[in-house]
Amino acid sequence: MTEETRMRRQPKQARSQQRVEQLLNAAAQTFEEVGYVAATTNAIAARAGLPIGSLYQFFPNKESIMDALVERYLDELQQVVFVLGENLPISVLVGQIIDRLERFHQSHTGFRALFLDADVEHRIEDTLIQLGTKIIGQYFPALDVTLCRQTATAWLGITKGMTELTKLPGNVPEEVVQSETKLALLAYLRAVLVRAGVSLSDDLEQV
Amino acid sequence: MTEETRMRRQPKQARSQQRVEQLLNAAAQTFEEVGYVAATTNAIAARAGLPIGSLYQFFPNKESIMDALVERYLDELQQVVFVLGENLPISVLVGQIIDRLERFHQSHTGFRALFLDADVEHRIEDTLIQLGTKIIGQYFPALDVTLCRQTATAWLGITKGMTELTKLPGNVPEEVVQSETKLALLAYLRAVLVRAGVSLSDDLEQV
Amino acid sequence: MTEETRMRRQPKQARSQQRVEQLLNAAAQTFEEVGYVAATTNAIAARAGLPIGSLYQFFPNKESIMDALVERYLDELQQVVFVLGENLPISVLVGQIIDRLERFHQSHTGFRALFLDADVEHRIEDTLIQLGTKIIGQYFPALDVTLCRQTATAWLGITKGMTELTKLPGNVPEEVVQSETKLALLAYLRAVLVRAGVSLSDDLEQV
Amino acid sequence: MTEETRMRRQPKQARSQQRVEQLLNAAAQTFEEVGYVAATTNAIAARAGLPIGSLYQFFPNKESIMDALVERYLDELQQVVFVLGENLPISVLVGQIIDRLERFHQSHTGFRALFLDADVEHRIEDTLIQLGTKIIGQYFPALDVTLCRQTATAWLGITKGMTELTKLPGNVPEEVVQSETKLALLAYLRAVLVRAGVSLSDDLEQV
DNA sequence: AATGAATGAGTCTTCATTCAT
DNA sequence: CATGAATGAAGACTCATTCAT
Repeated sequence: MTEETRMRRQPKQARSQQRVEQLLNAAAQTFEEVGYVAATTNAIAARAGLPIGSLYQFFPNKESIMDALVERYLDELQQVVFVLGENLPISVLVGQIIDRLERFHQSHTGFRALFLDADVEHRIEDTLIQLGTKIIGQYFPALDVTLCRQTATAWLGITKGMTELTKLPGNVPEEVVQSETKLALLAYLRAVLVRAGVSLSDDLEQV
Repeated sequence: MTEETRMRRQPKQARSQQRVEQLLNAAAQTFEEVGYVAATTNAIAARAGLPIGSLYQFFPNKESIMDALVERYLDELQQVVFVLGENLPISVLVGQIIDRLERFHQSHTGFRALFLDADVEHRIEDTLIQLGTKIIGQYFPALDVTLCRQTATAWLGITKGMTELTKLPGNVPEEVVQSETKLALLAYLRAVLVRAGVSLSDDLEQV
Repeated sequence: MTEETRMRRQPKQARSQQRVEQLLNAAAQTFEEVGYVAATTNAIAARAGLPIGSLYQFFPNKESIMDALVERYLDELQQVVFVLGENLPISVLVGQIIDRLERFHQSHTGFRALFLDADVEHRIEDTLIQLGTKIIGQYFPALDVTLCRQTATAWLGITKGMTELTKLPGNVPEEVVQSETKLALLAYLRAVLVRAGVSLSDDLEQV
Repeated sequence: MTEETRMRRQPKQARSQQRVEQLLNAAAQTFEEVGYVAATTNAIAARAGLPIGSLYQFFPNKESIMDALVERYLDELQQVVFVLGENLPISVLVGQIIDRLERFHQSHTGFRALFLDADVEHRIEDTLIQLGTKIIGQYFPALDVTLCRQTATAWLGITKGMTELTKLPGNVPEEVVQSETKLALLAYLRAVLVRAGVSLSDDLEQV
């Protein structure tokens, strides 16, 4: 399965790489529009302007397309979202991450779909929980790891839930979702600290 | 004759209703187990112990089954979740609603699946947003309607996001999800009030 | 697999039974013409004049079609080939069986294909080996069971090998194959008996 | 110039021959493992360590690979199996041929697959029938050619049928198959001679 | 109204063969 | 000649929906 689910050929030539790119983009758009389950490999290939055979030249099956997409997203997330400023107040840091995440959504069609579709892919979630755990642990060493992790998990839940609001018909504007996500995350963190009897940093005091 | 007709039809209608009930239950279980997309109408009919033809007697297509299910859930939600105690502190009220929602999940197989699958149905969400808007408006008349609605929408997002955590592999225990949901909702509300310059009620002060 | 490989529905209604019959006949012809592996379910359905969906209404997969066919052949073999006359000289008995087998081939299109395609189906072979073992054991109680079974197995090999000659381009006439098969079977049996030091019956003496 | 051309081409031809050899070996192994139908040209090329394009440089299509393989087998059969000792008793000769055939199977992967798969190739069979016809004709000049040929054909049938027994699940040991094949061939020959009223050689008398 | 057999477009995937480089 | 990426017809199988009975 590990072998089978990976890509079939590492595209070395320029044209191949471009084709894989086309396919992944087409897949991203398709997943975004109809979700992973309803997306058909034929539709993806067609959208990429490639014959179905070409798709299977690079990907052994439907699942591997999603895996490759996730892989790519995860790589870029590392570079874009995870590079944290030093000595920032936690409120600023959280704000930064949410902003970057939002920009990531906008520049990476299909990421949202995979991020939100929990049935299908947990690697993104795992990665984000790890990031959150690390941050909370660093800022509040008084909290034990389990609690950090729990809080980070809740953060993920909140973030996903808020992000999903975008899909609502009378949809909430992007910026509002963004600002409210930040607020919710910080407010929740504050409450966790209060409950744990940990003293608040100045910026959290004001939330 | 009118009497007779009614008499004769009555049992039929009764049977019809029972069949619809069986179908909806079967659908709920099936959706819960495999999700809406993977659920087949044949499987639903079989589970209901009815011929597939009967299913299409009552429902024009697969989607309409889900619609009817949502309808039913919505009705029952009204009776179970929306009957609010009077003069309760907001923190207690929110706690009550989350508890009831959780019990509703447990007693209504398939509700969670529909509640979480946003692609598929927004009526549940709309209803819950309305409920939240009403509550927030009542407790904090100083907030204008738009803000109430926005806050309620965020509440929905948070609640869904937290509920979804249940699906994670190293899954968080039910009770933790529940208590953290309450905490997150109240903490967020508190922050919204602070930002709006509205004075906090005593119970929110302590969150 | 036991469940999955069997037929999907036991056809009770006349039309259904007829359809299954059509399908099995079409399958038999197709197997005969191109062999089991190269036979496609679409071709079978088309030949039966039925949509592919109907085929899968009765058979869960390609393999199950062959199984059903084998089942049917085995049933009829029992009735046609296995009803042995009593107190016949062994040479007459063997002759009878080969004659009947040949008639069976002619009246049951597709049987030959399944009988010969060893990769695919061993139940027919097993059954015939059992028959042979029983016969040899009855006629020559001096031979131990293992040897009876070995001899019967060789009989099967000889019979199949001879039957396969039919497929040769400059093909040997049916009757010649038949008579030579009988001769080969009896000659081999005779040799086995001689080797085992068992005295020959009169008819074998003359082979 | 002629010299130069030859010099320059020579290595190429050598390489070509080597490649064809690799391909045929790979094909033989593949046919042995999965059979002709399931063997894919890509798999054969891969196993030969050659690009698929090269395969089609030498062979116009899949079938032609098998043809070439048969050709090669036939050549080697001539050298290995067909070199008959002189003045050997027929029983010894037949024994020798069967032994050699068996060794040929073992040393030539893939031969058995092609030999047994009658749908696919009749040239091997033709050749063996010719050999048998010749032998029988030499040893028993009293038999007319048609009968010799018929007998040889039956020999082929018997041999193939016995060889196929190897595939049976509760499979008969190689040596037993071999010895029983010899016995069956001689016993059948004996019976044919008896039927034709030809006097038996001493060794056949004892079969 | 009730049934459930019938339909066939659509799904994922494979593989012989070609052809641009 | 050599390469191996590209092609797309074809295969097994599914399932929402219809319709004859």
